[in-house]
Amino acid sequence: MPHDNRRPLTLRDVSEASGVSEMTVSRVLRNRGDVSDATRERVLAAARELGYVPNKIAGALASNQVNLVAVIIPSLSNMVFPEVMTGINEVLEDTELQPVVGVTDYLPEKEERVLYEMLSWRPSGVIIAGLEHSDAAKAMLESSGIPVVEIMDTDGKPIDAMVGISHRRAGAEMARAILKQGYQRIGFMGTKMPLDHRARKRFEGFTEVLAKNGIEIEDRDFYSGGSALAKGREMTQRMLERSPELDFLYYSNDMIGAGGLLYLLDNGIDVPGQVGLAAFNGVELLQGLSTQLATMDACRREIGQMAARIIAGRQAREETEDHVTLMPKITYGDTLRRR
Amino acid sequence: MPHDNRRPLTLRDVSEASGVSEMTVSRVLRNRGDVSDATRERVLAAARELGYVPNKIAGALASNQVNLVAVIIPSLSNMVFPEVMTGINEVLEDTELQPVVGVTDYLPEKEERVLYEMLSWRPSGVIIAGLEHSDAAKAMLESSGIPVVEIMDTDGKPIDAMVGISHRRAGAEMARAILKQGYQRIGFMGTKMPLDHRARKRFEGFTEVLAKNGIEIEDRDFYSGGSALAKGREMTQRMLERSPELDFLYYSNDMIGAGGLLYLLDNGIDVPGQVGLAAFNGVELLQGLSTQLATMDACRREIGQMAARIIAGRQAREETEDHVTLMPKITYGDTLRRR
DNA sequence: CTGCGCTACGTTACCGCGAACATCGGGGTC
DNA sequence: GACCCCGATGTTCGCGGTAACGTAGCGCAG
Repeated sequence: MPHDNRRPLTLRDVSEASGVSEMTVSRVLRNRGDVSDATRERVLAAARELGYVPNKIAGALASNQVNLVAVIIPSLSNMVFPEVMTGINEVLEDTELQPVVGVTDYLPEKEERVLYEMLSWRPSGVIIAGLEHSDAAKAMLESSGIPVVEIMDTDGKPIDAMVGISHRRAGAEMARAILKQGYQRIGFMGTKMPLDHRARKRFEGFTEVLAKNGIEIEDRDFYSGGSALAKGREMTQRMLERSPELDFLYYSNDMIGAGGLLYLLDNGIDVPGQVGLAAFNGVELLQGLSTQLATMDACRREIGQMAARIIAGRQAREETEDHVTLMPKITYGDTLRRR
Repeated sequence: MPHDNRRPLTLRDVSEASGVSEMTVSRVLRNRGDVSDATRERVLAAARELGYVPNKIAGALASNQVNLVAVIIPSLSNMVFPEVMTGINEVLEDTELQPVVGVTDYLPEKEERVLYEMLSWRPSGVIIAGLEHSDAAKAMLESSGIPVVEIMDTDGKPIDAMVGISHRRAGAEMARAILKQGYQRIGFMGTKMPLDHRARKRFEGFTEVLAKNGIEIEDRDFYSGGSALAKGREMTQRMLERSPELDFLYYSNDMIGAGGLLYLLDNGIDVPGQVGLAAFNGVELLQGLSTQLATMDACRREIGQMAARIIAGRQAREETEDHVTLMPKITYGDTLRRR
């Protein structure tokens, strides 16, 4: 019977109930060391009977081992990080490790707080989005002695390991593809970027290539907050009213891009004849639209998987490649006219 | 200088560096008890200098207090739970408590595993989606002695506290609204439901009201996996080809509903004249569509907030209302014709 | 000067578990 | 039969903190 005294259950209770030492109970519950089948059964029965749940806090302290992996990401609300999480989960599923998520809202000071909090639980590894962190955060990570994988972005120097894509290159490639199709008068829409370094780098890569070809972005607009789809609509409408000469719109993410696309379709504007569109991310969600937006896959799930694999590998003292740059491919869809 | 010996830092290192006892360091770092400003400064300086991060494992063991709240949800990938998380975060932000997320993929056995894992860290509270759990899971929760808030659904008896809406009622209300508008030949599309109890309850509430009015669902279809938007498209197309007499389609969630809506619009079908549509959830994302889908808000953020408030309240030994049923409202949008 | 109370700090005893080592008993080897 | 070995189990100790309590030093009233 799940006893109900105020005193919490411990190994000792199970050991007394089953007539063996605490150590043996510990061994049974962790499947470690030699225990005869007979006693194993007795112990398991007693534990089940009592409703005993081991205390990992004590266990972690004694063994100096914590099966937690801290995952620190900016947001859960924009589809991209949940997909990274999925990748991480898939890999950690097969190990003893468990992910623990912390959210920073793109705020460096919050990242610092969350990181401090996480590190104080002495996790077996840290997976953290981005290469840009406050000095204090970097110092913590460096001196923690814990494996650290920085994900999403590889335009920079990691503290330890990194897995991601080059956003600069992603922006550049998209620019090349657009130019190759003959578009020349280009507008840009995206989030307010001071804190979204990856969006910024894409933008930089994008404009650099344009510049090399003697082209400048003719109009731009930035948003923050709200439903991205709706913002994409509004911004696109405003931009085209303001700059009707544009023949291409580049969006910093798929959701606002989709908003723009829907606006254009609703208003009978010829896509990609009159105006071409491209965005970034490759969110699966949009596959339900009748017109497929040109975009570029961010390899989110693979990134999660590889990062988790690196942590798991370190755990097992295996050598793993620890600077991985994935190569995203452009999906032309229906909004980036081919020659 | 952040020392780099292999030996990890402890309170002792900080105490030696600052010339006070470990206890005083502990007090400083936790802002507890009397410490003079002078020594506080010295200690903080030393801690910063060394890059010391407290070990919560040891702290938790000694104090029998863990500032973690376990949040157990079925999925991160469908917008609804991230929004619940947002609500939880907003409230816990102002407390010492920290959410830790576990994902069950709608699998009871995985829920059990995740719960066991979580409870073994002795969190200060558990927020868990749904009222349906395995017997073992219920037993664990009951005997844990930890505050438990079951969220999303209130059609049933909670273990401890609960916050949510009545999905049965939500389905029923939508059925009434649809009938009131004169629709009569109704099709239903949703996920395969054996494990999504809330979708099931909505469906039950829905069909019950129809039955009372002598109406039966004329066609139905279920999907699993894949992009919901795309599935909504495909299923809608198939269903209308199969059952062209239908004048209303009820979807178990907004994403497939939106897929259906887009299909109808693309094919020039008059919405809501020829076919009306309604779904469930009120996902903000869809506000960018040119035609607004009729839906019903699931009060996700409030649910998160209230659940977190209950846990925080228990922590502070306050009395809080602990059986809360929120009342979702129908948004008619443009797809549910008014009289 | 004594004694009281207060503040600022130190001491001690755990918290629940696991690593490392000790022990015990029985079967095989020669 | 002496010896060894090995699988199964127990003992000891300490992980890094914190609660609870103890105490030194000071100011101040009488």
